[in-house]
Amino acid sequence: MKFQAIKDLESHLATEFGAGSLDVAADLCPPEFAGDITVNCFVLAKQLRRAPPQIAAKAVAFLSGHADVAAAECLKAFVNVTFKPAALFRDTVADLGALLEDARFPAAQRQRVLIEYSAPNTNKPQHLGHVRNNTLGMATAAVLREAGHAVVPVNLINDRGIHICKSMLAYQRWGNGETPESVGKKGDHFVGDYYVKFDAEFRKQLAALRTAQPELKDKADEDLFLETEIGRAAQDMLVAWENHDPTVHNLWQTMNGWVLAGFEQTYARMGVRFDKVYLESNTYQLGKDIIRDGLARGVFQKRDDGAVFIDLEDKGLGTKVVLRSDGTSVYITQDIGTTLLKQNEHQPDRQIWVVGDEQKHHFQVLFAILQKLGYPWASELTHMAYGMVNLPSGRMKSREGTVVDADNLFDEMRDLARQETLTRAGADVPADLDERAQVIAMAATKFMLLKVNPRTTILFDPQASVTFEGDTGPYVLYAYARISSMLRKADAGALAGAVDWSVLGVPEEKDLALRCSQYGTVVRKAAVDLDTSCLSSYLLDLAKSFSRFYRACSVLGAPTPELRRARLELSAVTRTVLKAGLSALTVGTLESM
RNA sequence: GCGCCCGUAGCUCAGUUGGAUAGAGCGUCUGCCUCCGGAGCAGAAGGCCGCAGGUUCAACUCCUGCCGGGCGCACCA
Repeated sequence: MKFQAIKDLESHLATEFGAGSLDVAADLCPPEFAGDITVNCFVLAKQLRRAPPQIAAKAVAFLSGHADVAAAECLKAFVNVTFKPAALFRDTVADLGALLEDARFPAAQRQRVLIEYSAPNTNKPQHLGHVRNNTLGMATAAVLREAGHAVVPVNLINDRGIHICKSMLAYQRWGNGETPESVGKKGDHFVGDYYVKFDAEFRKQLAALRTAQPELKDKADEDLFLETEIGRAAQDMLVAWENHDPTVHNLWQTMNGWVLAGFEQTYARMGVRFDKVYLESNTYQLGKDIIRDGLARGVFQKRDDGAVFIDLEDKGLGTKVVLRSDGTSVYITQDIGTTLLKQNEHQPDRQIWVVGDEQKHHFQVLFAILQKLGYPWASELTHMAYGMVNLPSGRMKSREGTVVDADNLFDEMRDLARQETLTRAGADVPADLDERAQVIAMAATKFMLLKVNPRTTILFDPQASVTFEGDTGPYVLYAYARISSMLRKADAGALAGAVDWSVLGVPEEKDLALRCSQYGTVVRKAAVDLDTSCLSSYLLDLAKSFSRFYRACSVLGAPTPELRRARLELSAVTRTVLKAGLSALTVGTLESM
């Protein structure tokens, strides 16, 4: 939101210095200086090609005479502006519709954005790493939507391959016909147990093999996979699957069904939803025809052994095989195909993949290939890379059982939230206790992941991380619930009639209004940077501003009806902004907590 | 070997088109409930911003080198 006085300053300076259009940024004034906002003339100096003090002098002179300005003073090349209260509130919170609309890009800049995230394997349950992906993906999608884009969230489920066959084979051998229902276990966990069983047996056979043949000692585990009986059997099963063996396909359908039903529950809890879910079993053959076409056009080359590759030396990416010598497709071939499929089905202006940063190189290669193939949209593809989640003990490893399971984490957070709620509730236990606990738990979990920059490697300390105080989701929820509580207590007509903003003006009121007015700028920045952390920090700051205001200014007990009216309105605007911002992070709110 | 990312308070993290005296939370210490919800508020202590150069009126931010950590560089996905 831009202040009228700043808009006027823009045109004044543009005229004075003979510049074209000018963009004057007004930042919040740091607390140690007197002023509401500050204009940095160093930045303007570059736009206007004039000395900063010269610009500052002109700006101070102009602003001092402006009807909205109470005081303007210059320190170094910073012009600190204090507004008359009526103007400050008029240009910040008086027009709630404009405030919210400010988050949206102008119509001409709005795009259709396809975003793929989650992309789980159907051989084991999801852990904290997946939770970070899901959370980032859904929040990024929601932020883009809040910024005015049309968003198509999609999932690509990796439901075939050797890792799927591992759990299938283990189930075939040791399953005894049990089902998730018969043992009362969530489907993805049920299947995951067999994946672990397979691995245990493989390790056993591997050890036996190395004992029997000491010369294999230095070979990597992967290289000996087919040397073990169980590894061989899994590979045979994969071949059988690819040959549409009915028994294998039946088992595969059944077990994938169990896993996907389990994922559904986890997704539902997080609020994850997709417009379209792709299955790799349907897409893994895609891309081959594109390769053949590209081969004919000279984009790709064929080696003596029959393998097809592309030379990306000019982009510093080496060479990449895109079809094996036996003619089958590799991972990147599928990605070429699915990218084209998504492009054709949804016609997005832009595609985004939310995938861990260990695959950065893969996406550089993928995008380079698509560019060489000449697709005009190939320049509008983005890999939104994020860092991993580590534990104090190091990396999470499924094999070593050091993963933080998603469902368990959610359960623990919910139980803690319930306990906290009960402690605070005292005698009267809320009827919707479980629902509250669930919302608080998800707010805490998501905020924990969203408040840090996506590229950062997160350290998750189970002991320290499970908290609802300080910079947390529940803190923001608490501010929201307090405002809701006030609004409930106010009588029905409390928010009716015109607001006289000129009665406000203490620092806490001004700070809160100024903070609210930054909502749009922050959302647009988050959308441009594909970084939700600035929005998370903003909401924490906004909640903090409200808490200070709430402490310093009595709302319902304000000395005059006009003051009470204005403070209630300011609180209501804050509540709406909190709600909008939390919703843009896919975090739910509570009216009471 | 080459490439990318990271190194900021005891801990976890902000600070990214270079701008005022580098911030927040946790933890530690001190205050605040005759007052709208204490999941709160106010305050204190705590920093050679990995190290060394360079560019600039101005560097946590840009450039070079070094040290330390992570991740990549498959006819795996």
